[in-house]
Amino acid sequence: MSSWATSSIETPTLAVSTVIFALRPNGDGCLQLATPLVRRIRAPFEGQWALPGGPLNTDEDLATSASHTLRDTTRLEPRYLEQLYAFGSVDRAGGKLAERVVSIVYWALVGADEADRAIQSENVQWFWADELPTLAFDHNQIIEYALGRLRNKIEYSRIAHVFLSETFTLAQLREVYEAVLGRELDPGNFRRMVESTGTVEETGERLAGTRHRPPKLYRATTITAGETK
Amino acid sequence: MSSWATSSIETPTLAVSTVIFALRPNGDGCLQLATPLVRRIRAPFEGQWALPGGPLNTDEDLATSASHTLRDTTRLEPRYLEQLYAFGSVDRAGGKLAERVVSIVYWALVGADEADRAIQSENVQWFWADELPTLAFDHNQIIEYALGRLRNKIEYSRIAHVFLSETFTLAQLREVYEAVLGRELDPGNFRRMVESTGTVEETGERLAGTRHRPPKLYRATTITAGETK
DNA sequence: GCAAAAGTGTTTGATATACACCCATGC
DNA sequence: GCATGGGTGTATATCAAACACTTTTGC
Repeated sequence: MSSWATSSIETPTLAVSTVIFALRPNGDGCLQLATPLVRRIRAPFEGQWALPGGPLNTDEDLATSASHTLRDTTRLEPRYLEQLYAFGSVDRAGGKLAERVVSIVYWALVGADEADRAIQSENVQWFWADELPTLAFDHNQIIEYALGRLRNKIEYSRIAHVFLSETFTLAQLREVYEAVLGRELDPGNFRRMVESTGTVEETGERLAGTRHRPPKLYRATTITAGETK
Repeated sequence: MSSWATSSIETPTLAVSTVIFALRPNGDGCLQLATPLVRRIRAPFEGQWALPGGPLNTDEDLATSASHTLRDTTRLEPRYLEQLYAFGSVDRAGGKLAERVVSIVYWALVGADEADRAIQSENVQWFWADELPTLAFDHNQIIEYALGRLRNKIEYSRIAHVFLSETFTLAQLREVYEAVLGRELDPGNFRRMVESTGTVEETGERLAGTRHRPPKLYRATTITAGETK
């Protein structure tokens, strides 16, 4: 029988970490997926980069904790936040001597425009998501897993626009898809795909100042109940 | 800054629960999804039915704990086991006085043939997954969520055959799909679908004893690396 | 022969892709 | 005018669903 016993003694420590993604312009002027990491200031893995996170407070919901982590690390608000997975192997904390930690990991998206406002410091820096150094704990695998989830989810949900500001052109939206998926998309087919899903609507305005035909501006349609996923 | 501090005091209790699914013949002779629940023998929710589970031992991996829960509850081995979600709302344990519990929930599938061997008792019973009473905590929502995951996953993965014994006919496999999805499938199209995915292979034998043309027996093909999902 | 399910073939419609082409603006 | 991306149209391939039809067994 399951015992379900005797108060909270001897249960592993519970932490919440967050994989944060933003799109930032790289050297070529293209957008590229970036993620902020923090440098560990204590053992184990002292000095190495790791996911932002911390222990779960007793009075905080899981998502709230992830959200606070995000704000504490980057001063940004998440535009999208979703639970990724709970990682809890006995040996993931490194040495056998180390305390057992179970991490519930969230992943978050922040706007490209806001990401510039994010703080950077000696101990907080942005890395390109596909060019990471060796990180503390199992954090390399966790970010890989989060990347997979993002790439999968962008194909069937309406999360892409959270990288953009309130109004955007279809070319900008396409650039987001291309940066996340890592391949080029046909502009014509992309337009049809987006229009058929009904996730965007025209604002009636156009973007001026380009050196070609001015593109229409769109906004995301408001989500109809039960369609967060 | 994230503090990541000071040992394991004041972190919520961590529990692992498991949603167990099996297919069992109902009154009409059709297969139907069933799940075993345990009766709570202490407050909160004393006397109500709940998911099997228990606190996480310090020396146990998460999936191992789920597996042990399953064996302790039903004496069955899981044919399939996957993490579902971590539930951790501050108020999910009922009263404000209750201790904070974060549950990492797994879902598991067991074979239809084995499910009969599962124990039942005063405090452990099987319920039809779509006719549950009001359960303890947020366990009704959790099972709903697990059902959605199962129904979604059966469409794009090869988990269906775990409900069956080693060899099976395509009609039996189709019956599994129909029971899980809750709708009838075209036998011809189903055959083509299964054959095109390459998840089954012929054994060369046929099932005798039916009162019609004897159907071929199949077995599941062995999984090629990296395709658990 | 007849019933019943196994198994095959064909048609149709929806959807994704490739790609040709026209449109509207800045220069 | 011309370059450049915005935006539209169209042909093709792929795949899922519907359904007619043939096959093989028990009775």
